[in-house]
Amino acid sequence: MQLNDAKMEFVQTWGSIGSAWGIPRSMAQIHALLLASNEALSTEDVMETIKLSRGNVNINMRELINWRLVSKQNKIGERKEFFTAQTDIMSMAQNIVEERKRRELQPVLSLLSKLKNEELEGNEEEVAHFKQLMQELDDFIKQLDQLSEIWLKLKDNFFFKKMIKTMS
Amino acid sequence: MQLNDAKMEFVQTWGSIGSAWGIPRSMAQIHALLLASNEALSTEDVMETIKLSRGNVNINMRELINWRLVSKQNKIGERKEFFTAQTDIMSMAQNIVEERKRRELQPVLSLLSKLKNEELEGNEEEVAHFKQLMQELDDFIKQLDQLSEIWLKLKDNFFFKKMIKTMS
DNA sequence: ATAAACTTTCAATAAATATTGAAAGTTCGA
DNA sequence: TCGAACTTTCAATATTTATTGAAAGTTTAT
Repeated sequence: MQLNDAKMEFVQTWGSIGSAWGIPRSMAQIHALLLASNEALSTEDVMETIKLSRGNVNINMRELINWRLVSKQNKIGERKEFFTAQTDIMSMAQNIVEERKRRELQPVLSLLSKLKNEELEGNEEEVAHFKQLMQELDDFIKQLDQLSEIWLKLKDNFFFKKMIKTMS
Repeated sequence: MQLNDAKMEFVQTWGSIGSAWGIPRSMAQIHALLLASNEALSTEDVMETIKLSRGNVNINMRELINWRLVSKQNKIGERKEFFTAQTDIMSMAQNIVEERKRRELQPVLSLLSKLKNEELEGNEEEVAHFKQLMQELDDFIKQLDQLSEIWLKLKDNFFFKKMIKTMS
């Protein structure tokens, strides 16, 4: 099999996965292409390889930079900008987690804290049930946070890793 | 504040969150409404409360049942079907994780195992880089799996929980 | 100051996805 | 067996979201 075919297949798959998780398909595809590439690529390289328009590549590249998944590079003697993906997969995943926490956990948190402090009028049992739901969601989110810290430790602390293994 | 207003706000927020994570808005809304409700609701209850068509509610309800987030209930003396959401948030989250693992991890895994065994033709360095990426992704997915097991333990093993806390 | 090389923007358009609702299907009691 | 009560289906439609590409903007070298 040709390396390039393999790359393209990877790009496509990564694209659908991203799409299923609410990440724009082109953004995921561009990311995949950069991940799979040995060296930095220019906007035009990307345009040609995955057949996307200039604007599309530009906008999604910027978004990838926002997510800290990609960074700009300059090649000496070249005016164009080149881009590379963060190579370490674990840090990459960490960045994705952080970004989504920031974007989507925040609205839930503010809703929860707002509703937890509200005096709710209505049938007593129903109110109790609703309040309990809010409490459980709050606990849940705290646990998620805890889990993401454990993950960090798992990532770079060998001792911790072994300890976990022992307990499994 | 009226309980019902609080419920509706929760329904809306849950809907957008779902949407951001690739879960159809109506599906997430229906789920939220059931979560927030003291008792089982009928298709028509849902239709009226969140203003959705019969077909929409029917299809998304079925999907929620597939995901094991909702179950059918029969009330004696009533012909209609009623629905309730799984009440325990942790188990709910577990089900969502399982479902998504099943749906979206599978394609990556098969791609990886396919590409790992391929003999790739192309520039030696580039091939090496690509192969390394595949390996790293594979490791990463294994670690994700490990993490989801840790979570299970975290969920119902008090001793484990304390241990983790000590180590933090 | 000019022009070439490159990047960014955004209104228009396309594509993907969700939703509707009427009609067909099912179930159940009499 | 019939019909009322309810559920399911799916082609048509609406909505949302992604993408395009031409034009405007920026940077740099001379």
